[in-house]
Amino acid sequence: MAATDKALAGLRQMIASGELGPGAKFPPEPELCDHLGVSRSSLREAVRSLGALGVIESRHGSGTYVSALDPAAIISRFSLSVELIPLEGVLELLEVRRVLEAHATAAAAARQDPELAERLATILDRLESTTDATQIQHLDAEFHNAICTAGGNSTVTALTDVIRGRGGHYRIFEPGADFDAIKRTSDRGHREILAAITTRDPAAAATAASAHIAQTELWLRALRPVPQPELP
Amino acid sequence: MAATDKALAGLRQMIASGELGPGAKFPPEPELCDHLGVSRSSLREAVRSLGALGVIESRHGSGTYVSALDPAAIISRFSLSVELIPLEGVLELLEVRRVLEAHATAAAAARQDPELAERLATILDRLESTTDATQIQHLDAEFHNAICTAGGNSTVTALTDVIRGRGGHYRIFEPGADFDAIKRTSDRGHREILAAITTRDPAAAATAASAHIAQTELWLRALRPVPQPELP
DNA sequence: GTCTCCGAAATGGTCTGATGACTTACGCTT
DNA sequence: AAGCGTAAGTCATCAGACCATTTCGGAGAC
Repeated sequence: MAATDKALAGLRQMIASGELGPGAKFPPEPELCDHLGVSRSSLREAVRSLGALGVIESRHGSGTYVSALDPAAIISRFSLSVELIPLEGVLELLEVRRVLEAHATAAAAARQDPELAERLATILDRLESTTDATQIQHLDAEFHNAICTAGGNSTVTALTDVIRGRGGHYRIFEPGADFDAIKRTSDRGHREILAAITTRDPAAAATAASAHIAQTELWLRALRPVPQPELP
Repeated sequence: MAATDKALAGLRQMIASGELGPGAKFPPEPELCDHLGVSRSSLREAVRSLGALGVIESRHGSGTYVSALDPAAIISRFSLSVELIPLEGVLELLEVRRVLEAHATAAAAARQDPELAERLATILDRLESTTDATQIQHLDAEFHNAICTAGGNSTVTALTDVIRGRGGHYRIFEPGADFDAIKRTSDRGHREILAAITTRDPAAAATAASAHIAQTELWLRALRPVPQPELP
């Protein structure tokens, strides 16, 4: 087995076996090199690999530690790779977001939390009164994130955040011919979601969220039209 | 900015800017070092980071390449980290799997594919006739994977595969007191899913899949009971 | 006695140079 | 024209040195 792979397997084994739990500190690098039988370069490359995946963290001058191994934190590391995925792939990811966010929105609606509806209304007020693309993107993220957080599953929130962050790069809301129509449709969608949450109607909430994101998918598809199949 | 971070940002920028598309080859390491202004060690650590995330691939003796940037391939890289997540986190992940797989199962049921039902039936016949834990796990994965694949979204398939792989480590199906009851319940759940697909009933398929995975969640919770809150 | 500050030790971060291993492609032989 | 061997290109690994940051204990001031 290659040196770096050997180091990688060894480090993972130390965690998987329970020898080192979340937050635990690894031995110093020279000691690990000796233990794993690889050079420091190879060990460090293995450490970087697991670091990129959110499994371990190196702190300069302090040591190397096992991360909290929290699913949400690990998923948020995805953004480094997801942000590089081409449009075709983003459309598949948006289907994931649509399904998950419909679920989370329904869960949020099922909760008895009057404060949530208030906060969401405040966000929408600000969102509807701006035409700045960056501001729109930021407030839209805040709105959906607040709902997912209320849904109660931080993993779902992390996943939808990552996917939304990727979609945001396409900047649907650039001033252009369709800007007004798109903005109006988007605002209406948000209000429908809020209404379902306010009336505590999970089914309506799921439908509204699903439709809202499906609309986003349509806009993104329009940015790069797929070749139409030839009809016989 | 730290050297490795500088290299990481530079490499990502080369892809994000479109300078290098999927499958493209990077310049040789010495050239990249010069271009990015870092030493070879730092560059290689950055390359390893992006390699762990499935964004680039180094081939010994050949060169370093941008990966296909396929969402499914990138997500499957996460098994390296997901497999280390503790049980509490796995339960949150299983909720994601439940929602996504219910969706995919409904989509599979909506398709007109008689061959699918046949293949699934064959898998279940084999699954029901074995009591070997490894065999059960393998056939169960094959069954669910076939359904998700038929669902048509490879990203959903990749995600559910990763999560299922993690849950499989807990080996619910070890021979024990409850083995027979658990096995019977599981087999029945699979048959209900297959029936919904055979009769092309998406709603029933989603319900059956959701219930089947919810059952798995209950079994996993039983493995490590959560502390009950004290009642006043 | 307590607090502050400084410095030494511990530890990860970076660079350099050399060598090994694998892949690829070219040119030679048959 | 096909097969083969060699050489060039490229990544993989190792070793050693030095830098940057954190941490902690001890010396000194109050």
